[in-house]
Amino acid sequence: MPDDRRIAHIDMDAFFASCELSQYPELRGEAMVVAGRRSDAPRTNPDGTREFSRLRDYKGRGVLTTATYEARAFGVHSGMPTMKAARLAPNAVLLPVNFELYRTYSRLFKDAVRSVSSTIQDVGIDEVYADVSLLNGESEEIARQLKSAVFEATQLTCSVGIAPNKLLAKLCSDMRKPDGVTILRLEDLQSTIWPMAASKINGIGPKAGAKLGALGITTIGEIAARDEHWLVEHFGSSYGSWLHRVSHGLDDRPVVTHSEPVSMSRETTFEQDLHAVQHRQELGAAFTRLCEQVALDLQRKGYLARKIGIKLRFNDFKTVTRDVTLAEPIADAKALRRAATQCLKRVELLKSIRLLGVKAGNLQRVGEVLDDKSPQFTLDF
DNA sequence: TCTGGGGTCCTAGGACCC
DNA sequence: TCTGGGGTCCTAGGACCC
Repeated sequence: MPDDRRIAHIDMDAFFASCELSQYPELRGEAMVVAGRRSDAPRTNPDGTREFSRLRDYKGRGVLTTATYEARAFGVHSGMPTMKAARLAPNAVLLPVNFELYRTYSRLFKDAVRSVSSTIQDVGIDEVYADVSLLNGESEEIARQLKSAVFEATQLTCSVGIAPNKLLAKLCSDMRKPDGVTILRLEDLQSTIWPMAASKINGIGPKAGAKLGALGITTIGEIAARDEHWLVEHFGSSYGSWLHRVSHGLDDRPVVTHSEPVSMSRETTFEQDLHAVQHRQELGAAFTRLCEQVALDLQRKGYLARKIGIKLRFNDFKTVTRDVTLAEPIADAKALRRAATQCLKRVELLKSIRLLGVKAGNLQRVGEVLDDKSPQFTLDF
């Protein structure tokens, strides 16, 4: 892969929180978090003013979806248990998630990026990669174009990184948040990338980060200082040589403009843990509902599934999965529940259940159910 | 104060076939 | 009759990402 490529990574700033601020402008400048349920929605008074829930009023087992920069100043961040955040920032405003709103803004954002460069790859709801190799002009100018197109369409800010590949572009977009632009050339690798924490790299999570730390490695440069053999010895041939490559800023993954879904799932964490015997009714009802939701998702998007699976998380947080591959693909709620029940029978239900999930995999598009191996008129002599 | 929900990809063992 | 290697499919679990 030639390294005269130019890849942009565009990342919306505090996306969910920013979408909410566009709905509730009076909250601008206040500490605010998104989490919680519909019951946490703001109430409108007769005089038109609004009353908001506060973090201190929250009771439940959720985690923060996002937090404004003002709330982050109290030490709260997305992924933190909401009850813990409530102790750190009790007066922060609490809003429930509103995915419909975020999807609307997401479409506007992506269309705006597409108006600058048509080669874009979705990475979740609030970020995209764009291949801008073929665009004319300096990278700085392209970054400005992307940002102003996004702002015009959404009134929201984003941060942009432009680099020779996706790995580096992603690292760049994070360097000057919010509302930042960072351009990186390969020769800036040692000065800019090597001092960064290893965990900044996409693919080095908590486990790998801790293992690196135990080996005395905390920065990307310290990974790069080891030779490949050493990394392979400690992390296996695949992950070890991947670590070697990324620490040297190498990444030849293309910008993928289209992909088919691999699975669709629904899961729910109960308000209280449920026991298979004492709470049989509630569990059965939840199970049916999850199957119906997955079936509806399949049907709305036009897919059939040949693999059906379940997921259980017990009160001790241990998680088990079971799945079954069917002879014929399905999208019907009843058939789905039958298959999921088969899976459920293979799990010992002694502990209370915290989470229940249903998943459909091995997907194929409706109408593309071509039987490539059915009538076999093979004659053996 | 325990730890959401929706995904993707990888590994590893066993079955089965050639 | 024994041995072996490769390929594919299935299942379970886990790491990681947004």
